[in-house]
Amino acid sequence: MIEIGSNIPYDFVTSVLHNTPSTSHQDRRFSRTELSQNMTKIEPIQKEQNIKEDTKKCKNPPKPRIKREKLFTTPDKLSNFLNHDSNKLIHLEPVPIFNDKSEIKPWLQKIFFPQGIDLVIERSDKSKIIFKCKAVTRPTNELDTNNIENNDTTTTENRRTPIITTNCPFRIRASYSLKLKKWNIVIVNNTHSHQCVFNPDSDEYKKFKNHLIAQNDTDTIKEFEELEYKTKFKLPILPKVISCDCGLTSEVNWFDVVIPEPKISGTKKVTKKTNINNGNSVATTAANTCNNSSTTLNNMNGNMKYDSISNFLDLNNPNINIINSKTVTPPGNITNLDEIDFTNMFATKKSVPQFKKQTTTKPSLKQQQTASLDEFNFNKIITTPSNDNLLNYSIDFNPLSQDFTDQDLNMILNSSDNGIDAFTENGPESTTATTLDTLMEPTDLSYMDFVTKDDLNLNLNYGMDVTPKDHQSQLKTLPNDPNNQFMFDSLM
Amino acid sequence: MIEIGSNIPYDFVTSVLHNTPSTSHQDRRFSRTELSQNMTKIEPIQKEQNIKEDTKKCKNPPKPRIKREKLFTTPDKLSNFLNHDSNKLIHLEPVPIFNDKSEIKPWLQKIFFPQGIDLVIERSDKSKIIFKCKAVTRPTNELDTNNIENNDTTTTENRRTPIITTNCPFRIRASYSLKLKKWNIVIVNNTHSHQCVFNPDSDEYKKFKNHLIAQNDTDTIKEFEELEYKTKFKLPILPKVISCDCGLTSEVNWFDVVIPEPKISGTKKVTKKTNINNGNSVATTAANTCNNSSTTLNNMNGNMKYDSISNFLDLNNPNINIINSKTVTPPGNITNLDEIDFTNMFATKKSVPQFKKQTTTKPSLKQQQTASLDEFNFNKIITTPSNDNLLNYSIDFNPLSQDFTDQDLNMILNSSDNGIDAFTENGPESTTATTLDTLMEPTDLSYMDFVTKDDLNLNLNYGMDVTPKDHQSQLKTLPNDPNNQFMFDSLM
DNA sequence: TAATGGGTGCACT
DNA sequence: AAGTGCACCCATT
Ligand SMILES: [Zn+2]
Ligand SMILES: [Zn+2]
Repeated sequence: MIEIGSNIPYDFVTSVLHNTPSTSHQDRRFSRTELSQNMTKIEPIQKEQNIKEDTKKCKNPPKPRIKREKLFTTPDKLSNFLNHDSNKLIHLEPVPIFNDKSEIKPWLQKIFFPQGIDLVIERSDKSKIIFKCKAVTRPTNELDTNNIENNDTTTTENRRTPIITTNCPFRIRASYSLKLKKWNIVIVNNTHSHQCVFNPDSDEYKKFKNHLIAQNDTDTIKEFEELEYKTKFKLPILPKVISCDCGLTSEVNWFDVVIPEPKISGTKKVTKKTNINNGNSVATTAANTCNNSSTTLNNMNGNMKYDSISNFLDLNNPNINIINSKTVTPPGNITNLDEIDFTNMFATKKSVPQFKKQTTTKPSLKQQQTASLDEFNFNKIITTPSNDNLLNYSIDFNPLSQDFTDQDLNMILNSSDNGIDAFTENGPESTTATTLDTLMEPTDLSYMDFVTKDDLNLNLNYGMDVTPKDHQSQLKTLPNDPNNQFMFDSLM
Repeated sequence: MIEIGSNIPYDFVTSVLHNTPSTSHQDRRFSRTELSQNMTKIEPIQKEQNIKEDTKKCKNPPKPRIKREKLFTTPDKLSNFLNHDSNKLIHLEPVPIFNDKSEIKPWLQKIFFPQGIDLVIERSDKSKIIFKCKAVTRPTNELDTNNIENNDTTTTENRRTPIITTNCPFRIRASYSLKLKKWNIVIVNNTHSHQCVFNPDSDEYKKFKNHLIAQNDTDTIKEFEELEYKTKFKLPILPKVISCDCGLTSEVNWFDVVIPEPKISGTKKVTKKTNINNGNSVATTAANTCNNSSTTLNNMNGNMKYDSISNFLDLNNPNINIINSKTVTPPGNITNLDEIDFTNMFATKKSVPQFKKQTTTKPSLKQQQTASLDEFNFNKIITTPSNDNLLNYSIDFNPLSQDFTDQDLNMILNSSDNGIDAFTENGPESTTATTLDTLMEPTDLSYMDFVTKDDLNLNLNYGMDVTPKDHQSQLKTLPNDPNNQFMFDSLM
């Protein structure tokens, strides 16, 4: 196993953008043919988001004039749309075989507790679980001073205890695909309306620890004990490296890394060159552009302030794959994120080079079927949502022009379908269990100035793909395709 | 068993206002002394409602200027207050011994399904169940016409299916009193934001029927089969007479009948003479007055329209006890409710005469303990909430002056504590299982014009009390006490 | 304390 | 980001 020594500051987002369903981690007990399992289907992100938008239901009867759809078309309301509806579909891959629905939540908790994200189930189903951040109720003791008029009876009872309910838009959707016989896990909206602080005292975490004890998962227990210790004494939290050791992954291909600029201000001009849209839309509007999962625009008006920065993004680590890294000024030892120049760090799938991460012997089909979560070792996948408190701010995107066309993104998509090939060292018979070695500095919020951090919007997306071996020969990289890049033109 | 042949039109309210906790139906397994069981405690309704108002919590942080309490003091907001917060605490008595919490819902469903009220549990606890009306989600297919601008992609998907959620204020609270070892069942807010239509196709009703089948409750099954049949063919629904045959009720005293005027318009002046308030309030404001559970003011601006009226209020039936019936023009065969004059039909507890309903042999204590719900026969208690769609209308109560004082109602309350005696034929040794024989025309809405019915606000409250036999000697009636009446002075 | 109120996790539908 | 029925909670008094 490859240990990654580099560090990434807290607020980066390492996202696994994954459009290609992989059967490598699937429970194949019910699959009929190996052929169907290996069918790789590219589902455009744009289409998926359109569905989400169109199936959104109003809880109350629609207000006659305040139509959500209007926000999509008027540029002056784009900022609101981005704040509230800038969805990113971040597919998590690889995912272990879950023999039971109840195994998913602990698996996600292993990943998200160190990120300071306390997950609860919002809704679940036989084939679906929607996770969200645990609601935080904060009772306040505010005296109702406006009620003194002639209700002497209730002066002592005028104290109200309003409860502040955190209504965070962050969601993780785990859905079981009957077709693919696998659980797909997708981060739906990688934004939070609150700070993400690891709280060892939360009930969910206690239940999680009890689960670990019940599962005899001593490794994970030790990891979290270390996390608790460091949190308690405000020690710098070493990056947790979560990987997939289930041995069932035939291969993992990184194909999408989106690194937003940390210093893009509201006056920066962002020129989007590509757009993922599967042809339904004739005229691509700015609003439509915002629906793209891989084109989340992040506004970074704030200045990030660290009291102490000791974690760094190591671009030299081969396990961290940053698209167009040649255009990135290697930050080396980053002591102030304001100094990082992320210009032109956007990239899309087909420019993602692939690295062989890890090679294991592919188990037999029977072994795959019986492989359970117990054999799965979490220490490579870390997904750190950022955009903390994004919803608390009105980001003005008016000066940004977004000119991506559907054709552009379709081209990218089509090329990524069979255009990624390089860097895979595996022959057709040797299967690889390639994991995403994403290094992330877990939340150590005690070192950070939240007020300013809230304005920061670092978004570091590492793309990863799991491609069945049958399709390996079709893959190639087009790292320098000009249509392949997002361009950031500063207006300042 | 006395069958009641009279009929009461649909929209009347028969409420069992019951302030005196009775131990007659309690599970006495854990009671220590018989003395404590017979302790009758009068709890003022006003006090209870004040508590409810003061402990109301805001789900969101309080809006700085829009304070709920302000509505209590400004007369121009009184109508809103009445629409949303005119609570009535209607205690249901007698109540059988519930050996399990799960027995309560079917018991209530037997009562409320024929009223067209589909109950579900809003929240439950070891010692509490809050029932509410089942939310009705009505999907509508409205085309979003404001979104055609440049989103040709989604024109076909712009159809929104908003869901109209019935947010009915009606609540029933069942709470287990550890002290009394009994379940108390209270209708908290006897108003509905919707029509109450018996729906034999509802899921809750299907579950209820399955429960009846599982319980081998053939009598109730037959009753509801008849109800279904009559509903299906729009036949006039004969009144369901629900009684308590558990044999555990020592006695039932009717003590409160409130018959609102069906034709009181918004310009009618309602002069309230009494007020229930236990002395906390120094100055009784109009807002405070509205908190009285027994002083629900009903505004009847609409004209009730029946296509066919075949059910009648039979005031000659001895089982229907209407306070101050002498002031009521006996409607006889009512063919148009507009012709009923309900003026001065309000009454309070101490003017309620008592009738012996039914006499059974009091079982031994051991028998009481083992008496279960299976031995309980429901066919006498019917509680029909009305005020349908009250919340949909803004009722202007500004022209109404409400001058009831706390002293007035306290006098009523105190007198009712030991002032009801007459009409009980049972000696101290002969215990009676007296049930409320309330006759109610179940909802047959196909005969009614809903649009106009919504404006109607019939409120027919039958008061009932369960008094332990030890207290019988203290009871007497004061039917002609002038302080005992609500006065309605028409301004028209 | 017991009584009473409400928040919210989450699976059923 | 299904809505909601329901129960496990907690808060206040
Ligand atoms: Zn969150
Ligand atoms: Zn209702």
